[in-house]
Amino acid sequence: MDVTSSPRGRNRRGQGERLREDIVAAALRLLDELADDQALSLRAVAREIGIAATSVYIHFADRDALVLAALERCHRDLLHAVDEAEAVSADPVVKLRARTLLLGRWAHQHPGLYKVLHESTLNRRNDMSFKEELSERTTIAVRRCMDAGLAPAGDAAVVSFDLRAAVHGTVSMRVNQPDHPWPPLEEQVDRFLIKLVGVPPESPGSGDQWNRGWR
Amino acid sequence: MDVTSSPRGRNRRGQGERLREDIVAAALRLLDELADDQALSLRAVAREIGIAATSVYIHFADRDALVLAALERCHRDLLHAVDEAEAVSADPVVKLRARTLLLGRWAHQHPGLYKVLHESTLNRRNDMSFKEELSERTTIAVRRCMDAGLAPAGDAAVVSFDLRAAVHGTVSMRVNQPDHPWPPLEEQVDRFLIKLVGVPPESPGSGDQWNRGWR
DNA sequence: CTCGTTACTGAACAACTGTAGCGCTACGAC
DNA sequence: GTCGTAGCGCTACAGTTGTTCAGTAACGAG
Repeated sequence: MDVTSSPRGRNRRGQGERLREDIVAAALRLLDELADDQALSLRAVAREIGIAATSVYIHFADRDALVLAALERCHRDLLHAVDEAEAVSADPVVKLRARTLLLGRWAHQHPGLYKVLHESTLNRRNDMSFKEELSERTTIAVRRCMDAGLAPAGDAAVVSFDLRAAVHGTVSMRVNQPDHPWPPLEEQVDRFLIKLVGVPPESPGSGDQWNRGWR
Repeated sequence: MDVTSSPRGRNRRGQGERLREDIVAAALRLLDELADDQALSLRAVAREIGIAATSVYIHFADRDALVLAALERCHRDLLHAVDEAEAVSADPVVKLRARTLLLGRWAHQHPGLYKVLHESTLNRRNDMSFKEELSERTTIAVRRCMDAGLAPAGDAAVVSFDLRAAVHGTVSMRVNQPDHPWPPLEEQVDRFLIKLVGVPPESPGSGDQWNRGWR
């Protein structure tokens, strides 16, 4: 329940942006718990870091702006983590598998954030097109497999779209019903890679070193 | 915006259950608009049908009980609609395709309800195992295809699970970002049926008479 | 007509929310 | 030292919420 190492004193001059970051971090924590953007209250965020509710307005126009900023940061961090996971190998298939699995693991560790990012009603009210970068990189990863002859040639955008839909579907189901006895994610992802992308069946990513935490 | 044919007078003796149905119907309308169970307020439901907010408590213990009852009814109606769609043909593949497409169409027409049913945080707080019947019937439909030799033999439960995940994923993406220029659902569903279930590529369900309304 | 029961209403409580305006305090330039 | 101002807190308003409790109007049996 402890918040931060700094005991939240008033910031030095020019360091006012530090509060902004603390607010975003607190919002992310709460959003992960609540798993619903509408349920996040400005006052709860302020309470988390021990500031007055009104101080949030110094950095964010309104609640939606705060949530949007938090999600944008969340997406950026996730993007970085996925890119890092891809670096474990030079094999395009292993890369694609690593990408996909890290996304699944991340969703498992941060179900609330996954829900807010992809399933919140904020998607309707606001433009969240920054998310498209994640999709585009998946398409690139799929195309790499095709170019290397490790997957049948085809429209990488369509295959990537199908793969993303399938993976999002299974992640969504797991995230929304955490108590359900789901089968292992890895096996299902491998089936999707084989059946939807067409990678050879005998290409597991060897070791499972995906368990490093996020951030 | 009009509500019902009866101008909401006090019910006759023994007809008190009519109000309960009206409440559920109003809750479903609002849930479809709001697309969030937490955003539904008892008072808004009461306002919709012109009753006092407290009258809801006569029929439902609390708000969650109302939402749960509404979703249960929603699921029952959906189940019925899907079963009806399956009856258009005797061909197991056509049946499976009809099932899947109707579900997609329904989600497209009732995005809010789809979200509340499958993605609301109520799934965490309450037992909604009544939804499993929909999954089981999909497995049955898949098994029918296998038994008829129209799909490669295999574990129908696993194939059905993969198909449901994929379809839920694509429907979820479309429902959560309605303004995105998505490709046709039919084509993607057909790809899933071919690649995940293994039905022959040349088996379209002929005509598109799926456009009948729901309820 | 009486009277129990059904079907509902109205007022009220306590809690919560986003947001506005004003005020304070300590830093840093001069 | 003085003083502008960045960085924040306090108080308050108006609104909405879930829920409780007491009350009332219509009905139907006797």
